[in-house]
This record gives sequence, structure tokens and C-alpha cells, in this order.
Amino acid sequence: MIAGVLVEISNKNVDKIFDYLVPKCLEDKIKVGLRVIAPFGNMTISGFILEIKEKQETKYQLKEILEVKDNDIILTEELLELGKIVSQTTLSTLISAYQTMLPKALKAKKENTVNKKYDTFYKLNKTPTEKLSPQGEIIYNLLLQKQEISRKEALEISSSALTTLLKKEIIKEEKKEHYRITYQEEEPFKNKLTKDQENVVKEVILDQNDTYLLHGVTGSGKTEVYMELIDKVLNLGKTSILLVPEISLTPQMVNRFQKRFGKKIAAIHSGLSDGEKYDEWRRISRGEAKIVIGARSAIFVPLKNIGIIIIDEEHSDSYKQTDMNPRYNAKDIALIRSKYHNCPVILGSATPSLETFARAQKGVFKLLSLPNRINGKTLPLVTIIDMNKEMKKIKGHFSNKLLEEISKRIERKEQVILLLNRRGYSSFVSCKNCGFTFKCPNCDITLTYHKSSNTLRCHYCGYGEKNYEVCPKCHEKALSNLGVGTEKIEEELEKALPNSKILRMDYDTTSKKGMHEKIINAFKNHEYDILLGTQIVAKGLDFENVTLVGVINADTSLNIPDFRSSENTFSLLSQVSGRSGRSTKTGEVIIQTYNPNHYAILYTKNHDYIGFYKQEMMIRRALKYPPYYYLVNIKVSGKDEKEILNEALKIKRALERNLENAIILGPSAASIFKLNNIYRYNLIIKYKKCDNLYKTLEKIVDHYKSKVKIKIDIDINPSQML
DNA sequence: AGCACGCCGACT
DNA sequence: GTCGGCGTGCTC
Repeated sequence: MIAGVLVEISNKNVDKIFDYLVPKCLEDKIKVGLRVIAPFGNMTISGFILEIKEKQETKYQLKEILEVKDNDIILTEELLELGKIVSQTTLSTLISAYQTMLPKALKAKKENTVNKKYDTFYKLNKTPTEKLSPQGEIIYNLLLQKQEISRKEALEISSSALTTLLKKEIIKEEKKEHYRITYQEEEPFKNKLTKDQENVVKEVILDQNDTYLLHGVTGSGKTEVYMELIDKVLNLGKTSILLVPEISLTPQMVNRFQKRFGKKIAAIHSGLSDGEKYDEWRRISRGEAKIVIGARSAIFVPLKNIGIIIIDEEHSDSYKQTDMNPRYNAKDIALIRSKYHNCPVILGSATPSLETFARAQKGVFKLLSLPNRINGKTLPLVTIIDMNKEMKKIKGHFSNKLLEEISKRIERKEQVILLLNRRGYSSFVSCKNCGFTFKCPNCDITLTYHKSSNTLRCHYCGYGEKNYEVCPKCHEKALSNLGVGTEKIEEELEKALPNSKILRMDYDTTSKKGMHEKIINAFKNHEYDILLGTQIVAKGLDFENVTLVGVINADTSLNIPDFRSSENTFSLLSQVSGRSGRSTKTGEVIIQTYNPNHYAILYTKNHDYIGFYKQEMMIRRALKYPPYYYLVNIKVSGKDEKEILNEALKIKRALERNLENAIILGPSAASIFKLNNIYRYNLIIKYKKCDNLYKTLEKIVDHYKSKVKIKIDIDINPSQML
């Protein structure tokens, strides 16, 4: 017997099947989809069995498999096939595709650190021949009644008697695996659906492979629709996947699902430890969990018999993996898996991505609408404040109108959410005398000022240094902080409204485990009046008592050099506006901006998604951007600036030679040209239809796979161009 | 990934 | 003369 093994080394040069002899004693254990240990060169590695064959097809002197690591299949047939598609469509190694499908605990290096947890039990083994000690007698009698007792119970009686019984082999020890997370089973809680919601649920055909866009305004009750659909799927004996953007909306969402579905759910999010993730994965793999809620990578869970895949907030760019290979999009994976399982996909959003809405318009996706809020209220009234005019009247960052409205809410015992739109913009130090700014010595990045530690830090490589008193260039004492951070806004707000209780939520305050949920609960319980934060406050949160949402600066995300910046701004402003007036009280929104006539802001004011969509589509068509054109981003990077540029130019020429009907842009320096002492150039391919594309890209990847000094990263359909 | 092999510079 | 630099190639 011969086993074809894919080794767990993510390197293009070894990303192929290596054949091994299966020793007789392992023959009945060997199955496709299991992991094995085998000799490889002069090391011992772990790998996946991808094929089993009877005869050797190659001339190599084969080595023997040493060990089979698993009892249960790690990669199902479906996932093995899916991995091949992922690797081909993202131009990354097959092994990296398989590794992203699995919890970290199952990766070669993590093996020894993350373990299964066990509980110890005791059972009767044989009848005692001699008289037992009094304590031993108690344990023995208990076992006559109960079959088994836990270690904890036994220890409470007597630890020495326990040891004696074990030594005499009257009782035996057994271990049972236990999971680190437990879900409470509660009285199932179910809201009655509105007519609109009911109609939407009725329109979804469960045993057919269609993709639906559920376009529902904020507060229209999309979650309730998801739960109803999942319930139906459950009744058919099938399983469900629900993807959410990230932990920011996970706690409230998970709570609602847990209330209704109890132990049937498994939640995978970044707040879990590797061990907890591993446990959840096993519950899923064993069929114990039927509903999986998780972020991007949860699209790969080993559920069998999937009946529906739901992607909430489908416009979110978090569904695309951008930072490492494979650069996959969970939405694409959802469509592939739904085909395999012949089940529907639901893409839900109040502000669908242009790509998705365009497909719905074309009839490729079926459009479902929830045009009204569930509380019967209209969407909140949005007021735009022109900060160009306001500037002359005020000192800080708050217009008089916004401050006034905030204090009104506080008087009425209502709550306020404030968004500091800080994307691509944060507090930095600059010299007023000579204009000097501090830059990271490793990266081409302005250092960010951190008040609490009085340091300057690089947000990309982590470099840090103490803040300066005097400008290092002109030696004047003229350094000042520019830019706005949540800390600074908090200070300003405290001065303006000394009686308000302010809660700050941003990366710094939520990075600790469990903090996010704590903050949400504290605000929900009205321990605070104002929730001030970055993007994190914009999405999915549901607070009944919030009647005012303020956006301190709508502009920063508008100024990002990315063709999606208008779409992202419209989406962010609409989402955050949607946090206002979700219950019985009517909501209001105040947006401060220096671009009061920008269409992304005007359409937000009118809650006009279709209007925004139409205008943005015109621009995309004129500028040859998605959804009219597809994009590929090729990143060329390395330490030698000149060499990198040269290679990038070579690649450009190769693309021009091989691709017809494609527009090739660049090479252009990446927006962060130097990062960790690595220089980066980008090449962009724009195309509608391009036959040779994958072949050509493969050739490029192949050509550079053995070169150490130059790195090529290809991002197909990138979510951001930075 | 890790290691061996192989061909060019400054040193016990 | 050698020790060691890291470029290249190989691993069933």
C-alpha cells in the first residue's frame, strides 16, 4: 500500500504529493484526510494523506510512514476538493489552503501546546476480596449505585482511600474528554415575525442552490429572519453556517442565538483561545453542533449536510483575507459550498456591496427586501453640519448643535453614540517651528502619539520610543499633537459636559479578552450616557435607549486613496446612523463634515441606498472599476529598492505580452512604500474577460518561487488597494 | 522549512 | 592555504 502525502510545509517547492510506503501494521488505519508523521529529507514532518494506491508509480526509493496521528478524518472529501479550488483560484499553496480550514491546534507546530481536556472518572473493576476501610467502603457503595463517580466526588470522600482502591484494582480510572466552553440550555425564546419578515422567510427555497440578497434597512430585523430560516433548516435535519464580520457584533448576536438554539450552536471568534477553538471545531466535526456562528474562517467548518449559509453584513471587507495566503473571500467559498450541498446562500446588509447589488439587479442573485424598521418608526432624521462654517465659531471638534443635542439626551436620560471616524488618520506629533514629523525608522509611517504611556509608536511594526520635549531637528520647544484620537475627544467632551458619563470603546480598550462584552453590557445597563468609539461602535450594536448618534468627522474615510472610499463612507455612516432610535423612541443623527455636498454624505442623509448605488455605479463604469471590471493586485517586495522596481517592470512587460484585453497599471510604490525595511511596489490588472490570466499569473509565481530576495504576492479581487 | 553542496573573500 | 559567506537545489 502506498500513501500520497502532502507535507505540512508552506512552500511552493514542496507543495506536491510525496509517496510513502504504508507499513502492514498501519494499513487499516490509513485513510484519505488523516494526518501522518513521516520522514522527509533529514527531518520528520507531519502531512495529510491525499491519496491511497496499490502500486508505486514513480521510480523513487520510498520511505515508510511512521505514525498515523488521527482516529477521525480531519479533512472531509468536500474540504479536500474545496482546498484544491482555493489554492487554484488564489494562487497559493494547497497546504496553506488546508491549514486555513483547520484550527491552529491542528497545525504541526502547535501540536504539543494545545491539548484536549479530560475529566477523570472512576468505575468498578472487581469485587473486593478483603474488608475495605470505612472511607473505601463509602466510595465502593456509591459505585454500586451510580456506575461511575467523578474524581472531584471521590476526592471529597477521601483521597487516600481512592489511591488504595486504585492500587488494589477494585476500581479503575477512565478519562472523558470535555469541552472548554459550555452553552446553557434555556427556555427557547422566539419573537413573533412581522409580515415583512414572514414574507422574506417564505421566499427562500431551502432545497435549492440559489443566492439571495437580503436588503434590509437598519433595525428591520434581519437577525430574526436568519433565526427563522435556521430553525426551518434544523427541522429538516440539516446544519447552518452564519458568518458575522467580527467579534464586534458577536456577543449580542451569539446571545440571541444561544437563547433560541442553546447547545446546538458553536461560536468561533477571535476572542477564543486556541484550545477553545479546537474544542468548538471538534463539536462541529462530530456533528454535536448544528449551527456555526463565526467570522471569515468559519466558512470552512467541517459541517455535514449544510442546509443554509448566511453572511451577515455582507458588504464588510473582513470576509476577504488580505494579510496572508490564501487571499480568499468567504463569500466565494460560501457559493462553492452551497453548490456542493445544494442549499441557499443569504447575503444580508442594509448597504450591500456594489458587486452584490449589481448581481441582484441582473437577476443572478434573488433580491429580498425589508424596507421598514421593525418598531414601525421611520429611519432617524439626519442633520449635516458644515464644519467649514462652524470652524470660526468653535475651538474644539464639537459643533454647538451637536453639544446641545447631546446635553438634551442626557437630561432626558437617553443615551448617545459618538463615532470618531479615524480610519487612516490618527494622532501624531509635529514641530510647529520647522514642520518636522516623527517617522518610523523601519517603515515609511508617521509615528502615533500614545498619551497614556507618553510614547511614539509605529502602528505597523510596533517600533516605539519615548516622546520628545524638544524638536530633534530645530531644537525648539515647539512640538504639538495633531490629529484626533478617541482619548483627546474624550478629554474635550469631559470639559464641555462635565456631568456626563463617557465610555470609550476603541482598539486600546477592547483588546483585552472579554472587555468588549463588558463595555457593551455597561452601556446597555445605562452606567454611561455616551459611548465614544471608532468603527467598532458603528456595527450591529442594538441599544434601545440610544436616540442620538453623532459623527465627529465624516471625512477621513472619504480621503483614503482607494476606489471604494465613497462606498465605505456611505456604508459606515448609514450603519452608525442605524444605531439611533431602534426601539420606541425616535432617533436622530448629526454628521459633522468638511464635505457637506459630497454625494456619499447626501445620500446618507436621505437614507437613499439606491440613489447612492446609481451614482457610484456611474463612476465605477467611467473609471473601469468593479463591478464593471475585475482587479488583480500584484505586490512585489524585497530589501533592494532598485532590484524590486526592475523586477516589477519585468513582470509588467510579461503581463503585457501575455494578456490581451487587460489594462496593466503600475508599478507604483505601495501607499506604505517601506515597511519593516521591505520596499513594496504594486501592479494592477484590470480586465473584463481575460483568457490567459491564471496561466500567466501561475507562470509568474512559478518563476519567483525559488528566489529568496524578491517576494510576489497576488491578490485576486482585492478588497482594498492599499 | 531545513539542510547539504558549492563556489568566492579575509584570516588563525 | 582555510573558514565561512549565502545562492541553489532537494526532500517521496
